[in-house]
Amino acid sequence: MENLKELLAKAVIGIFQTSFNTAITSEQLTFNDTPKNFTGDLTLVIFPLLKYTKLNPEASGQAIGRELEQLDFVESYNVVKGFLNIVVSGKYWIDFFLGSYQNENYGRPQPKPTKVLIEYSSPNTNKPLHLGHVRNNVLGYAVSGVLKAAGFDVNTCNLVNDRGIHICKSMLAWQKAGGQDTPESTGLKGDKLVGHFYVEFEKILQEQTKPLMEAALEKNWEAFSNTNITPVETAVERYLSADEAKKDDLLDAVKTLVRNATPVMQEARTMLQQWEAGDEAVVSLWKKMNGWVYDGFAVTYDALGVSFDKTYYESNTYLLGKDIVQEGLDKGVLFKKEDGSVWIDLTEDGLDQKLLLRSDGTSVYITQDLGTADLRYGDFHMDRTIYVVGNEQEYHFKVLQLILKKLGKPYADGLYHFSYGMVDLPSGKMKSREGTVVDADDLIADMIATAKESTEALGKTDGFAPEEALELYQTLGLGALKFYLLRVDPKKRIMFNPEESIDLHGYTGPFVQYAHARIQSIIRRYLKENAALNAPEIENLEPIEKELILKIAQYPAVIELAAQELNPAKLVDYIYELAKMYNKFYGEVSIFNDGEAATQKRVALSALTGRIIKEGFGIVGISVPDRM
RNA sequence: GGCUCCAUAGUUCAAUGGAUAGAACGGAAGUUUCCUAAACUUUAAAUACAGGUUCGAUUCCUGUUGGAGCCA
Repeated sequence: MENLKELLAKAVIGIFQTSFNTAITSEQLTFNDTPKNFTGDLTLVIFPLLKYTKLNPEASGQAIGRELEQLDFVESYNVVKGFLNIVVSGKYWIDFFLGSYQNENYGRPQPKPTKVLIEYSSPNTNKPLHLGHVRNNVLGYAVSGVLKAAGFDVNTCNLVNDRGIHICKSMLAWQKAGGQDTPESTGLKGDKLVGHFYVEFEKILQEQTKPLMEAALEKNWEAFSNTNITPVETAVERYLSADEAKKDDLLDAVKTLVRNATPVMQEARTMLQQWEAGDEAVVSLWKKMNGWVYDGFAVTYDALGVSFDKTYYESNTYLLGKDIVQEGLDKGVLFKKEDGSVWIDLTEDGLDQKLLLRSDGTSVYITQDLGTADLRYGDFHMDRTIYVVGNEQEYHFKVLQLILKKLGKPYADGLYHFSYGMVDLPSGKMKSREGTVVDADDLIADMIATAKESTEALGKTDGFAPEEALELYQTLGLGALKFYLLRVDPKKRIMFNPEESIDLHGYTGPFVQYAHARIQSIIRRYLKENAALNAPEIENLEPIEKELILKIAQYPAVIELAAQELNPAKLVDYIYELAKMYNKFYGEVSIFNDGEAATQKRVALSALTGRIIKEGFGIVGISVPDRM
């Protein structure tokens, strides 16, 4: 069935043709949902059309309304200022409902030919996942779900940062601690164990930095006998001679150099070189420790319910991109400086010059990303690539896309940085050094524990089998967490208040889950006395029933909108509103005590609402229970 | 220093340039012989400041103030 707005738009275009002798397009028509305190189902905004009607707003609205009223699905109209409120006939809504109820694909648009690749998650293997990753994963999953629901051909991938100096730090600290600890021997989850040694490395580094720092500030260069002291010396001189205002920054610069001069950092760098040279012992330790991390990540991913069609590893991709740099040099897009380093000049685009290859021929981060982009295009031939990455990397992606464009890559225009905001805590930003990071596993466990506590306090699971109860607590805990993260516009930074996130009342996942459980309860009761849910015969609609149908009717447009704006919050918010409307309906009418016809109608309304809640939440990765 | 983003009830979030700025939590007052009260109903409470564009601005433009991020 054609949707109502299209139907009305067609009619209004016809009216302008015949009454005003003007050709207008549907883009010029603005239809809004009529606000509560006015009479109507849909509102046409008249103001933009005044130049064609050559009448005042009131008269224009009346003129269009009079014609619309002739249509069989329009019951009446009223004009308030420049707004034409249209009341659609009850019969239209009854037919609409029956059609949707019997259409198993209600809300699922036609497949679209566009191929989309979404990269998300992309963790480092030296640290366990934290709240920031949780937002990334939940958003990545939800965005891919929304695009799939809108009919796109979607694949997902993960790019694991499994190499580099940071991994060597964990490996080194593990060796220094005796090289015996394993997840089994310590009872720690693999990623936690490796993360622990990363922290241990930092401790050693700090211990070694402190005396060296003092030596540097006293210009005692003997302590730096085994390194090149010139940079440190320069930095110290600049620090000592600077004005007060700049001292802090310059001291940080000194500290960075001193940290790099410590023996333990030198060891880590040596280890990285050995890894790059394929040293057997180093590579095998690297494989072992990364294996632990992957086992640990798998547990967290599983709890979050996310998965990927393909996983890429930086250890396989970090050397890529150099060919592309050569290609760029040949095409004259890139240039070489005297020291042999390769650059791109982006000053025309309002940016500066960016380094792509160092003078020693090694890559920088963006070089790898160029290579990876090429690799993926070969694998997927996608029209669009969506990178789900935090907004602190906006500059990076701007540069990446510009370079690919200048290189004439066919996929450059399809790159999109899905840039989401940081997660703040009431205490401020999460900082690993200050220990204010919220661990993903702890967070999930807390949510489930709180769900359990509240549920048991209400006695809701009294008759449940233990495993059924456990499943419910997980459904509720994760539902609350995901809803909390998804209800906000992804572009905005989010304030994660632990107490609020765990709330099960109001604008939350469990609120919606509760509505779904009530619906299932209704259906269970109905099926005790009836063989199946049949299409009802509907004579008339109560106002609240019509309101619910109006809400249901918005579903397909919401899916399209959420996909178009890449904003799962639009869908999540809609499903909440639908559940809220259902609760109101549930409170206002009696489903089983108003006669057979009313029961059939209201059970059918409940069932369709339930289907949409389940499907809509499923799209963004939130499951709903049948009982709670 | 340069660039980018943000500012809405006490708090956390909404609002394709459209009507009397919506929710939720928290506050106040109610609803249970009947389908699940994790619910429902009523109520008080907000567009940082100053200009401009427009029939109409929370939304667009300029400046101010305050906050965040990136680049060196």
